[in-house]
Amino acid sequence: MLDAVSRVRRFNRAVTSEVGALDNSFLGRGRPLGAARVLNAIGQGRSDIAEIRDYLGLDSGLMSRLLRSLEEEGLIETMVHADDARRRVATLTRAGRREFKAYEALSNAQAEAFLARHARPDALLAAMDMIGSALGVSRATVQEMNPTSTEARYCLGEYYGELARRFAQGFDVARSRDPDAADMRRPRGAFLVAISDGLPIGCVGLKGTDGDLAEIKRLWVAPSARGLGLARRLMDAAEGAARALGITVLRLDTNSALPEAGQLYRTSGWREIARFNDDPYPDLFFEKRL
Amino acid sequence: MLDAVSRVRRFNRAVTSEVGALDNSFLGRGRPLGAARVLNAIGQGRSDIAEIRDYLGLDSGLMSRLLRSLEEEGLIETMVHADDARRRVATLTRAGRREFKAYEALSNAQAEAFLARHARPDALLAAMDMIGSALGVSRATVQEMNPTSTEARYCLGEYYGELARRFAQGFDVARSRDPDAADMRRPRGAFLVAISDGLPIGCVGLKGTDGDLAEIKRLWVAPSARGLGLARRLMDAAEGAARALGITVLRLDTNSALPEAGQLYRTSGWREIARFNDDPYPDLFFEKRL
DNA sequence: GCTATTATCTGACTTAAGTCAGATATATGC
DNA sequence: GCATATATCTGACTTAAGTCAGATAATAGC
Repeated sequence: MLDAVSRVRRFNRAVTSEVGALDNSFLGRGRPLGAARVLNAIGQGRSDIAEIRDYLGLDSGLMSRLLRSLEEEGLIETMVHADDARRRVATLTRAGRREFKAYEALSNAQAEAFLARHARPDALLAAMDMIGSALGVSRATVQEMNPTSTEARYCLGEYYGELARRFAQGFDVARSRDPDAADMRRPRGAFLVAISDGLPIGCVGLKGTDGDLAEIKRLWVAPSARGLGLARRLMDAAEGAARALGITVLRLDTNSALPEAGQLYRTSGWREIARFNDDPYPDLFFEKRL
Repeated sequence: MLDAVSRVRRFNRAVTSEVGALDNSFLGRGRPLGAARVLNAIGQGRSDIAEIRDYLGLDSGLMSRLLRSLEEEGLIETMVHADDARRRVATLTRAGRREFKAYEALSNAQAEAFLARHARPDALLAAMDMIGSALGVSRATVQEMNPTSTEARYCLGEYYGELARRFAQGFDVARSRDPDAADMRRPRGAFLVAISDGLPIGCVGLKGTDGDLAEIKRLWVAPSARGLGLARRLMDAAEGAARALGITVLRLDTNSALPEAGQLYRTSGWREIARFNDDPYPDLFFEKRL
């Protein structure tokens, strides 16, 4: 009753009875679940029929009929794939986009009602993030994004907030050598964000120079996603991006108040070097040759 | 993308894709979901057909057919209700109990596999408890239990552990006036445990004396369930039990290192009184006349 | 005792979901 | 060019789930 297995099963019971109600956004618009799921998959940007079929785990016959019913409703259009005439791609019509938005609104309303129903939404959300990350890191994608995008700015804001909490003397971005966004964009550099089920949960910046040297900056992983190997994945992705840009030497600075970071660098081929800048915050400096 | 609603929706996506796999313990034994759910409801101790029908939200015709199919399989027996000959009650046969256990084993195995699949099981479990409580407190039941039961001992263990962490000088049960279990059992007293989806999440003891005076002891609420009004529900239940036992005066001692407890007592009709024992841990004393 | 209500059961439906065996057209490897 | 593989579609099924209108028997209110 009190062991880990019972606790998981209790979570299941609690969640299925609520999430059942939470996740019935596919209902309520007079359309069978299957058709609604296909419509939403297309609305989320999936267009390749075979990919949707695979994603939703549908039989090809069933899929075909669901597509016909959505076409008859005037919500989607299908056409042959540009590269392979056996395949088909589907897109939403204007009416389809309207219907997809209605489903989105329904989902949002249900999520809002759920939060309103429960006390302590902050603590609840933190726990939900934690679980979302634990279940989602394996599905998380690391993608290159503009350092000025909403997602990137969200990550950076969280990163600065955390430094302010962890450094004894606080942290003020203005006093640090804040990299120019242009240096973390192609062709000079890159900015990578880890996205799990739509939520940014980590980032890393590659700040290029004029030469074949670049600096790793702003490595951050959301508290809810720590210990799951995401930092290493981000660093690997950053190295890959550096190689693609023809960079041969990587450098980074960090602080001994962030021991988990130092540990990561030491175990992934970085070696400590002498101070190479006069930024007041870092006290540890690393280099890696690619 | 980063607001509360998105976070809830992300949780949903993460959980439904995993819990879908987590919660398919009703499958895999060659029996349709409906029949498996009815069998499990009976296995969990529900016997009244109308109650099961209500619990599972089934049509009476459908329910009737599901019962017939389980009877034909030899897993259940039905008979008329002792008090009302229109109603029927169902019980598992020997084969039914075996089949129910097989479902339980499947559920346990899936929960175990789930934990094994994920890093940081401790943090994950803590978050799951938190969500389980947030979703489950409203469904939690407060029931009288033997203070030596597994559930009660679990609560008390957690309670002592917490005192040890929160008191500057630590906490040693042996030095405190540990109530005799017999004083917290009928007819002298009572011990109440709050159970949410099978997990004990709070407790309170009513320690009786020979007279019409009793003491409230061991009020504890699991960290994952705090801030949801459970302590007040436990106290109300304890008062109810005291009244039922003919008790007219309640007392309790607490410590100013537990400010949330003092706050609760002050706002629910208790008044501070002078020290009434020489226990080394408490420094605040309250009384309430019923 | 009579009427209305309730719990269960049965038969006759509908709908959604899914399976399976081809048919058709296209792509790939040699 | 030809055999093989692949993507989609169609028709003919099955199964599960659920709905609805009575039938039957028992209970409750008066």
